[in-house]
Order: sequence, then C-alpha cells, then structure tokens
Amino acid sequence: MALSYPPLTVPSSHPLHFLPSSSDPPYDILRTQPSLSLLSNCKTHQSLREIHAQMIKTGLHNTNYALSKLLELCVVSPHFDGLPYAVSVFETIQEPNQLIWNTMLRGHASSSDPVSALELYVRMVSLGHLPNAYTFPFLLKSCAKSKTFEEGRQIHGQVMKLGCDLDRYVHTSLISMYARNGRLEDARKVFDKSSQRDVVSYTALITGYASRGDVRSARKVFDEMSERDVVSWNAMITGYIENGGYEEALEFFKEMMRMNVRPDEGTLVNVVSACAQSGSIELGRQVHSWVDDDHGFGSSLKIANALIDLYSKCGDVDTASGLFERLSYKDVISWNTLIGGYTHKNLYKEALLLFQEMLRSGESPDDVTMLSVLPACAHLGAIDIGRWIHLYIDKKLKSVTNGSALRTSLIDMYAKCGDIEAAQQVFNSMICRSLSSWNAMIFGFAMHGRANAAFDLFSRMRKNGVEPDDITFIGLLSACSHSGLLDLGRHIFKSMTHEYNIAPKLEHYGCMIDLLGHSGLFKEAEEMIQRMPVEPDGVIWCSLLKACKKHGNLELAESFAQKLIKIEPENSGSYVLLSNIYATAGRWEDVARIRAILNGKRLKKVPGCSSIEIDSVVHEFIIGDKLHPQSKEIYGMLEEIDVLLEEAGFVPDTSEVLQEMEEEWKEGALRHHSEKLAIAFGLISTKPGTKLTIVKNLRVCRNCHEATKLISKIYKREIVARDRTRFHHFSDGVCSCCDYW
DNA sequence: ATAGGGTTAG
Repeated sequence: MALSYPPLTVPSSHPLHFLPSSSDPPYDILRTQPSLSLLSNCKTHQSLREIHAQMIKTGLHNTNYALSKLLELCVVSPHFDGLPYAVSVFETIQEPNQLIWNTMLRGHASSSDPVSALELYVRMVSLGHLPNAYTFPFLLKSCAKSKTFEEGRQIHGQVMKLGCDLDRYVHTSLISMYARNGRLEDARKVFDKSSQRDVVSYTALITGYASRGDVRSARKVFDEMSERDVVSWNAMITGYIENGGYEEALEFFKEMMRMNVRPDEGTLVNVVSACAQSGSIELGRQVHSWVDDDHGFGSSLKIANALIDLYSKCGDVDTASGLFERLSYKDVISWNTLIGGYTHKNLYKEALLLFQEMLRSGESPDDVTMLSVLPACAHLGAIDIGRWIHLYIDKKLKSVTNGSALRTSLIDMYAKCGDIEAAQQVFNSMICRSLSSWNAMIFGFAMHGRANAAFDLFSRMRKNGVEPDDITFIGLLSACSHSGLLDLGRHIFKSMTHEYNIAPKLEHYGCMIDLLGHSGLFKEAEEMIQRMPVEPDGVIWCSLLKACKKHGNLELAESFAQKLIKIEPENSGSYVLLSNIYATAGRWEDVARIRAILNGKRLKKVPGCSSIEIDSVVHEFIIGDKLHPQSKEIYGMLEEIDVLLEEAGFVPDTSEVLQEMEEEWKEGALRHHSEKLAIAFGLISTKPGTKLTIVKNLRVCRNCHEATKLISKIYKREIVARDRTRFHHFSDGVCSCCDYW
C-alpha cells in the first residue's frame, strides 16, 4: 500500500503536549460522575451502551475528556471488540482533540487491520492536526505489525522534524518498528545514537535479532544489559523457541529461576510451549505442578491453554481433555487447541464431536478452528459438515489472513470427500493461490485417477510462473501410478532432477517402483532400490508384493515378503499377502504354514472399516457388524443385492476367498465386507438415483470391486468409493480406475 | 487533568 503524507510544517514553538481545551470541565468534577466510574467495571458491549446512554442523558458526552475515556475503554477492553463502536462515536465528534485522535489511532494500531491507523493518521494531518509524542508509538506499532517499512521510515522522518526522538517511548517504538521489519541495521543505529537506552529498548533489540534468526546477537545484547527484567528474559526464551532452540530456552528458564527472577505468565506460557514443541513432557509436567502449587497463576487461561497443547502434542490426550473440561471459562483458543490436538493424533471423530460441542456452546469458530476441522472432515468423508464450513467461511471468515490456506484446505476436503468438481470450483474461484493450493488440486486429480487433468493443471501452474516443489512431484507421480502411465512417470521423474533440481525422496521412488512393478519390470524396480540413497520402507515392498501377485511371480514374492516382514514384523499384511500369493499358485501347504505363523504371532490386524455420511451423520461399518440400529433392514437389503447380483451373472471369485485375509480377515464373511454394508445402508437411506459416497480405510478387494460395478448398474446409482490410496467412481457397471489399481 | 515502548497460549 502506498501512503502519501501531506508535508508537515512545524511551527518552531509547537508544543508537544496540547493543553486541555477550555470547554473541558475541571478534572475532579468528572471523577465524581457516576457514569465515568462505571467505565472501569464495564465488561460487555451491552453495559458499554448503557453507560454511553447515561452520558448522553447527563450531557457528559459533550466533553472531550469524557468521550476520550469512553473511546479508550472501547479500544483497549480485553472483554469485547469495541473498535467499531468507537469508530461510530468518533465520527459524531465535531472537534476531536489530540487525546481523542491518539486514542483512535491506538485502537486501529492494535486491531487486526493496523494499516487503518495510518489511513486515519493521514486524515488527521490533512485536517491540520499535528502529531505529538504520544501519537508516534501507535503509528510505529502499526508499521511494525503490518510490515510497512516505507511508511515507518517516513514516520521516522516526522519524528525527527518534531524533535520527538528524545522521548524514550518513541525511541523504543522506532527500534521495535525497524526490528520487526527486519531492518536490524536501522534499529541498531537508533539504539546506538540514543542516550535514552533502558531495559525496554534493549529488549526490543533482542527481539529484533531473535526474530531475524540471529539468536547469537540477541544473546550478546542480553549479556550487555546491566539490568534485566522478566520481559527481557522472556524475549530471549521466545527467541530461542522461534529458532528451534528448545533446549536453550529451557536452560534460560532454569537460569532465571536460579537468579531469583520471578517468572510471570508470559514466561510460563513460553516455557510450556517450548516443552510442547520439543516433546519435553517431563519438564512440562514439572512446570505444570509448579503452576498448580499456587504461585498465583492458577487462573491463567493462557497457561491453561498452553498446557492443553503440551499434553495433546505429547500424546497424553486424556490429560489434555481433562484440563479442558475443568476450565471454568474457555475461549476460542482453548477449543482450537484441543480440536487441533485430536486432529494431530488422527482422532478425527473426536475432533468433529468437539467441534459440534463448540458450536453448541456458542463459541464462534475462526480460521484456525477450520484449519483443524477440515482435515477431519476430509478423513471421515464428512462432506455435509465440510459444505457447512465452506458456507461459514464465505459468510464469516471472508477477510481473515488465512484465506488462502482455508481455501486450500477446502480443496483437499472436497477432493477427499469425492466431490472433485466442488474442489475445482473452489480452486478456480481463488484470486491468490499458494503453491499448496496448486498441489492440493493436483493431488485431488491424482487421487481421482484423472492424470490428464493433473498434468494440464501442472502446465497451467508453470505458465503462471509458480515453481513446483517436491510435493508437486509426488502428486504428479502418483497420478501416473494410479493410471499405469509408466513412460510419463519416467519422464517426470527424470525432469524433476534435471529440469527442476529437486532431489527425489522416498515417496517419489515409491511411485516409480510401484509403476515398474505393475508393469512387471521387477529387475528395473530392484535396480532402482539399489540405486536410491534412502532405505526402502514397507510401502515399497508391499507394492512390489502386490505386483508379484498380479504377475504370478512366486519366487520374487517370497524374497520381498521376507524384506517386508523384517521391516514391519508387526504388520500382519505381509503374511496375508504372501499366503494369498501361495493360494493363487495352489501351494496350500505354504498357505497353511504362513497361517500357522500368523496365528502363533497373534498379530494385530487393522479392521476394515467403511463409512457413509447420510444427513450430516457419518455411519461406520466394520465387517459383518450388526451394531447399527437399522441392522435388520441393512441385512435384508444385502440379501436382495446378492440375489440380484447372482441373477446378473456375478460369480464370486473363489480363488480369492483368502484375499479377504489380506485386509479384512474374518472367516467366510466375504459377502459382508464393510463397504457392502455401507452401500446397502446407503441404498435404503437415500432416494433412488442419489449418488453414494463411501470411505474405506483399506483397499477394496477384487470381489467387492466387481460387485460394486454391478450394483451401480442394477440400482442405477453412481457410487464413489475412496480406499486408502485413491477413488473409484462406479457408474453403469464400470469403474473409473479401469480395473487398474 | 488524561494517553504511549519491549515478551506472552491455538
């Protein structure tokens, strides 16, 4: 934003502090006015309006002093956002005095839109008012917050003209402005030139160095200080945390305790957050019990929220939610912290439930809330809630700073919930796309097997001058691997190193090896494994094992399975896959041998689970489960489906009976795989012709895939199914994956 | 008479 300032002409005798205007009554009379003393206890917007009404009645609102008090309250109150009200009152004041202008500037500078302070300032100056020493800290804060460096420099010029640089508040504000704009040299110059250095200006400089990543210089300034207060210590601790130096931050905390510096709320918040980020749960617990030992912080919401974050990040979700439940007062950050904690730990259902509780409690979600909830919707396929959130964002979160991140999250949610068109609409409506927006859309297309669309988007992205990163290439390569596009995959894989200078990582190799395996090029796949600089993981061996099954390569399968078992001995999948391969080859004694090993190991298996969202409720099914309240109807429907399937000529592939063991291991339940339960439930719960969207945590088995194709034809339903790697769109007897997966 | 600077939870 370019702001032009009217030239300032300063009369030589310009007083820095204005005298009170003659219309203002003497101070002690005002102090006894009841409506003014009420202001100090005013905690709600409603009571503010009442006090204002009272002031109008008594004529008090005609005094600049009383008005400035009212405006100050609006602008600084931590209990409500009174800025809009202050603005409306301000606009009615005919001749605001200096104090009132400054109060309004203060309000705008500390608002979410700090640039508006500069705009107001331009207006003030053009009306002929001059700034005083109190004005500049607000203006400089606005420049610091909005990172408007040029304006900051201009204001510095005006400070010099007015001779305000001798004021220590202005002095520190200048340092802070330059520091937070990354101009440490300028900040240092102001600091060195001044004789007004105190603990506050030193600390501003520390923060400057630290936020630029130069913790060593920050430390040097800290060491130079002759006296330090708790804020200086806090600033150093923050500096270390921001630069990943959690150990040093915690060392600093211990040191300040040794020096008998009493930590304050900020210290503890900082320290707890350092523990959370570094996973130092033991130290975190110590700090927690110290806080509980009545040091006067028991009621600090900030500390409580930091502790909730600590426990949920360190995996102790129960303690976190216990703390949350016991809060007598919760704010949006408390909710966001725990919701985010759940999402972080893959507890998506818990995240959505808590989100719903938050709405019921009357708390308004913000952008951070949505950035935690949308991934949960995406994982669960909860598209109704996702759509609701989309509307909410358009209505209430239009101008938040995270707008682009929110939209990217919406793209991901729609794509993962099966509505790739909605994802595209969000993408196309974006004015400002980040690299992750492009990536999310490319991934969406890849997931839906639409390799062409993914590559078209990639070239559009290049035309827009956006440089791809390693994530982009995972998207493109997985698009290839979902469609079996070996040559294109090879080409892209080469170009990422040669053209874009991006080193392939495990995931990129994984896609290539999957492609090679699928094409039966085992030798080349093994060569790639030899060549790659990273150790192959279970995913890679698993994809090769599947390729062996497809190509009937028993010998290789055995060696791959051994590798897989070595890396992931707890993963039953490798045994199951191998036994299936033996079964296909008719080697029944080997099947029995593997089964015996499996039984002996008592390995945990991941139960297959499918879900379908009906009227905003996500219904989950596991294999053969009869827990659903409409279980009877569902099984009735299943029987009907099986009859119709048989009439349509569907014959279950008996050679694949053991296939079910691969992922849904339970005797003879082939017919009642979880996705079939979800489909049956969908058929009886929706109007004819409604599209059904199923989300499954594992891969679809061949039999279910064949059956679903036929069901889509028999019942004239479009069925969209997401398995753990991709989407299948079933319609009129065919699947979008062309049976390649 | 009245105001302003540095650190602080998701």
